[in-house]
Amino acid sequence: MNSQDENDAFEAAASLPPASLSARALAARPMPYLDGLNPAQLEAVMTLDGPVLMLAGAGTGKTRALTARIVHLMAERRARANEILAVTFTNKAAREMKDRVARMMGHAAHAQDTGMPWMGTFHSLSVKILRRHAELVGLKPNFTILDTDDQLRLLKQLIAAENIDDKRWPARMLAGFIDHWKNRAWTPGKVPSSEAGAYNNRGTELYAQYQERLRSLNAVDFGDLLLHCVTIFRAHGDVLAQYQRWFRYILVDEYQDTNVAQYLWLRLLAQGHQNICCVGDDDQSIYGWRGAEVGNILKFEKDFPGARVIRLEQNYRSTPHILAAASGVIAANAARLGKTLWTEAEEGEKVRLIGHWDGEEEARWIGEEIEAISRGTRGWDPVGLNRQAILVRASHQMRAFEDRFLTIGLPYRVIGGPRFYERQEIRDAMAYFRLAVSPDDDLAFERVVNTPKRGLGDKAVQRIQTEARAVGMSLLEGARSLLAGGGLTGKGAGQLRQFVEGVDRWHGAVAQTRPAPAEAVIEPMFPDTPAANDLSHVRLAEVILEESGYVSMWQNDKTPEAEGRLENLKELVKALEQFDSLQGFLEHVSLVMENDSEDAAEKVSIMTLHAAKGLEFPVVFLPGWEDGLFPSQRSIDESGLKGIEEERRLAYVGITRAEVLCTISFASNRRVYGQWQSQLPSRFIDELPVAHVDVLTSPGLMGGGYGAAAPAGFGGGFGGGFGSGIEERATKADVYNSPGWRRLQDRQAARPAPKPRPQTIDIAADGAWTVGDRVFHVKFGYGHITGIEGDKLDIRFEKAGEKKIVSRFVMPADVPF
DNA sequence: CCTTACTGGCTTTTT
DNA sequence: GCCAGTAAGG
Repeated sequence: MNSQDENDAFEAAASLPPASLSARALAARPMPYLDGLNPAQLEAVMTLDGPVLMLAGAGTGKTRALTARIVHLMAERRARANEILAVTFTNKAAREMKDRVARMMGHAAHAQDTGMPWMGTFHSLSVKILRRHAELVGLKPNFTILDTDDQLRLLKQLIAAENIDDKRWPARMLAGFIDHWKNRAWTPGKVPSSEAGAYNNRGTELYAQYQERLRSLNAVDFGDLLLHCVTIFRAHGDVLAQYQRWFRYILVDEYQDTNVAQYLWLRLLAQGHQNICCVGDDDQSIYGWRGAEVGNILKFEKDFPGARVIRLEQNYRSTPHILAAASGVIAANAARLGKTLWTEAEEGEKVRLIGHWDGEEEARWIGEEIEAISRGTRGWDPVGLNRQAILVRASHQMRAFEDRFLTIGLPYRVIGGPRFYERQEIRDAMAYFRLAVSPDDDLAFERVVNTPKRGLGDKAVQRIQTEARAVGMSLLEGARSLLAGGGLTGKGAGQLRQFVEGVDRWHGAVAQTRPAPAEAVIEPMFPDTPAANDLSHVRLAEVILEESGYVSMWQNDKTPEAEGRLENLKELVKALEQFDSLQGFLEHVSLVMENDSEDAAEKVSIMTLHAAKGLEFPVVFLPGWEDGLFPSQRSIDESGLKGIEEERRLAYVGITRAEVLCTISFASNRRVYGQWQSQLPSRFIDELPVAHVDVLTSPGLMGGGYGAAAPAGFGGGFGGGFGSGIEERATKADVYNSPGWRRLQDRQAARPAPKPRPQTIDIAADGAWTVGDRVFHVKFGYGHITGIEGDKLDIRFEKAGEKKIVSRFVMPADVPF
């Protein structure tokens, strides 16, 4: 795409004298991207040389400053586009940055390959680097990137070969250790002896074996992408020097999330010129569990002497009450760089706090709140569903909301849920594609030789493996050799022959659609160019899926999910259109395991707190603030005080996602592993500053009862409790904080096996049912009885269809419960 | 070799 | 309560 005008603008800007901070200089030059920046942001944008640490609190416009800085670097002619490296953690962040830079530069988004800085995730950039120098770590440039699934299968094989009982020493555990070591940039030889006890003393040894195996498979896992780059940079000064010359200015987003390997990666690259600008917020460091080191940001000034530290503290997102609540919580953390967020926003509502009887009631209450808020019946302006979110600590909490929202027909979307590319059918299909692209991909071979069933069980696969090892070749070749030698007979043999021939055919077809994969991958930074002329890799994909029998496998499947799987396969093939080859697609998918189908419909978002980082919503619900759940018990057990501090930062992230209304809630009882458990309110609740919190009367715990609050549209019960008198709020807050309230909780905790508030009425048990009655079921919603059989009812639900339900699970619809 | 029934282990969080 | 992985039966 052409952008001559914009280039002219840059030429014009560049011919002017060098930058200075003086107002006159600013006024004299066309730098619209600086408009509206506050002094701190401006400083962060204009301080181009030397190390800069931008401490950017939540909602302080750091992305704005970051992108302006990139554009400024170019406008000032400090660097050409390809001399700037901007690193993010997530693909989403990278995309957003690209878009915003492009927009600021005046280009259309996704404009062209040239003229844009290097922007990407640590992982995607590492792949590009690694492909160029693969041989330096014993790989070929077309190495494959394994996902966790492949990784686990590989480890299981190693474990089995060592006769280790994987019941007692699960592969996941070993994977955890290896991941941990790679995050610290420890190659097998460099793992310190303090780790020797890992995985029953066998950890390091198996790590070495695993790496060897990866090399022989010409494969890497996620951790390797960083690790290999660091290894290369360290061992080959000439290569490093080349990249140091190339990337003259480096910018890093979310610096607080970097692990040791990433830190080294950056430090090595920035070593010469020291032109590195790291943006981060120590208070939002929430990835310690996957190796992130808050320490990296805390010691930045030590690592880069003379660093300029710039604090962005003006918050443009939230109301003062919300900020104060968040600040109050985070203040309890010890190791902080310290920031004071402030805002010019109007006061708004206090943070609301409410306790519930159990998790289901919590979900019910939140559902009703969301509906009320979206309709504007709450006394505030209506806030659409797209602008409301529920942020949970752990994904299993989502179910309660999904169940409830399904029942009441409230549209929702789960963000970061089960991912498209992690679905079984997608991975199977991808394995076929992988095999077509590189027939020697043993892991792919293993995955699909017997999918669909080809009469090749464990025994047959084992024989193929032995044969492959004997001839020293891939499984495919092993299979070929086995067939040729008549080592396999019967039904399986014929089908295996077909399979092998299929792979050969598909591989031939791939070669025809596109030659020379390895070298071609390196240069284009933004390979997402539209499909090219060739004999359509899209069609080839369809052919593969059909000829392999994979499609018919699902077509013949009678289970209810089969249809959806076929749909997903169609979607997969459609996604291929965006790429110009199968291998390009595979590369993309291995790095971008995401699934954000853009859909415009109004829906409430449900996601984890982790997934919510970087997002904002006018209305935010934070359920499940209970000790053990949040802060999570596991986090406490594994990391003690450090763990709690990280959880607290998570709380901080949660609260600061809210723009105008933030509601925290907890339940006294919750089902854990199907068992009812008493819960205590989270310790973080005690840290909320009372002056900024409204304690709502809980429908289940304090008077009123659920019936008073529920279907009648918030007429009674706690409905009038908020938005009204100030003195009442103070009292309630006091009540909550009083020892008595705690004792109430304690008493509930002491109660044996608490049950959910009864949701059925006893007449149900008496057989007082008549065909045609309208009934309500917690999960399936409303319906009519179409038949009665003892204590089982046939019910036609309005939303969920026909079901047979034991009568005590439903209640008469028209009786207020 | 494939299907079914059962058991046990477990759930943070993800590039 | 759910899934994966295993044991037994077809």
